[in-house]
Amino acid sequence: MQTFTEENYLKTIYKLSAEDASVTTNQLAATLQTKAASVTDMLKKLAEKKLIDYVPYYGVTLTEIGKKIAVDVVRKHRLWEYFLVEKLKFKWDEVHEMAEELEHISSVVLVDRLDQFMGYPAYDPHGDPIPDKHGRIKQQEFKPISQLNVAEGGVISGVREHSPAFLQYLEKLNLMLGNQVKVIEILAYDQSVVLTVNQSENRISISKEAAKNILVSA
Amino acid sequence: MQTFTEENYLKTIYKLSAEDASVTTNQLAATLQTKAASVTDMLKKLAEKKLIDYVPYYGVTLTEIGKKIAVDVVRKHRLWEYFLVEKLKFKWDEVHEMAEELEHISSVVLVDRLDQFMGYPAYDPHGDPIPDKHGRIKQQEFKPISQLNVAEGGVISGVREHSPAFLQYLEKLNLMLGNQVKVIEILAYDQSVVLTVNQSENRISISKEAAKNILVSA
DNA sequence: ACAATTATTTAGACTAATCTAAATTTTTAT
DNA sequence: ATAAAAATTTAGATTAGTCTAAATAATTGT
Repeated sequence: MQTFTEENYLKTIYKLSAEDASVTTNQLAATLQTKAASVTDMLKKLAEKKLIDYVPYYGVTLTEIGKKIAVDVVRKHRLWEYFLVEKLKFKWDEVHEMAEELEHISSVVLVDRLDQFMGYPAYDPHGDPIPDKHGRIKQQEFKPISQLNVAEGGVISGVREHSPAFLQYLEKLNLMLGNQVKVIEILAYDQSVVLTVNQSENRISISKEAAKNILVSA
Repeated sequence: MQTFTEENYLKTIYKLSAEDASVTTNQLAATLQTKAASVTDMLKKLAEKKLIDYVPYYGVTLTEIGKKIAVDVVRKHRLWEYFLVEKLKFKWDEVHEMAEELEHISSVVLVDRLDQFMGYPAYDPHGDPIPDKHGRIKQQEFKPISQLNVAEGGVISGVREHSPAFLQYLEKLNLMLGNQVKVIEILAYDQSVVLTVNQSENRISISKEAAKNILVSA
């Protein structure tokens, strides 16, 4: 059994591993809002428990056991988010903090029963895939709007940024999951993207940054 | 904001206060499965925070603020138990441990939304009243089977003991909430009670101890 | 009433997680 | 190649919650 804190470290290492194979102390400190010295201490402890492979000054990767625990926390987080939005009718920008607590509830049978109750959803309210009880994850083939060319489009299927501010911004522009977008123009000087939503007449313009953080499927 | 541990102390003081006005160090140590010395330390801390009134060597009572927090934890515990049984279809003897964790999820709006989702239930799966969002509790007028005379009866409405073993025992005897019982005989030598359930022919016999722990309403 | 027992508190220590400041290692730039 | 900068680790301290052992207070039994 791991503590709340250990689970948060494992989850964060897991998420950062998607970007770089090996995760560094400073990356973890920044993400976990703590100090590098604290991270070093925890990494030693997790390595001691064989949950990570840790090479001082180089970086850290998850062991199979560590990865299992991390995926499990992610599964719980996303299932609870789905519950909060679909059953309790919270908005997609309201659920992250609550799920950060709920993801540490330990009972395995509880989360499996919750999964069943909701009909085994495959994606959470932000389009992230929900691992099944064996840790298997449906591989997404989404790409950011920033990679579309003019006249190309797709269905909004996920986001890469989960801050309430960003999610509220998307809601205001009607850039919600399931909506169809089409690129009308990419402005040369700042790569900002002009697009339409659901065949509407309205053209909306989003920054290159925003375009990178909205994922579409073909 | 209180820690998990502080909340458990407050909740336990609250529950023990129902039996004795003032709660002692050893009572708390026994209930919380810890040592008297640890309890003393925590009581000093809670008194410092004005959540309890603590008189060394005498005992402890909750302040208004402390009581508010305790009732809130109890509310969350009972609502989550109701959720686990009514929505996720757990049995009444399976939910206590899970609710012990869920009761510490901090979001107030989450628990209120959960309450709404379930239609504002008044009692949890063990017949205990669920405080409303203002902390108001429906006063029960239940009495234990041990206080019934021969030929008297009532509807099973609650239990005073929540261990899985006791709950499973009740289930096996069909002594479930809502069922009608009637006292046929009280054996003189050990006060054990013979009764019928739902007008059935079957007579079942329960110990005086068990009879004390099953609550009926008229 | 007072000795013995029981309950409670105090003293001092431990673990987990964190911090600051200093030391060390690695990387980068010339 | 090596000095400066950046990243990381080590050392030592802090807080929350817990413990054991010792000291003190309250209660009980004769």
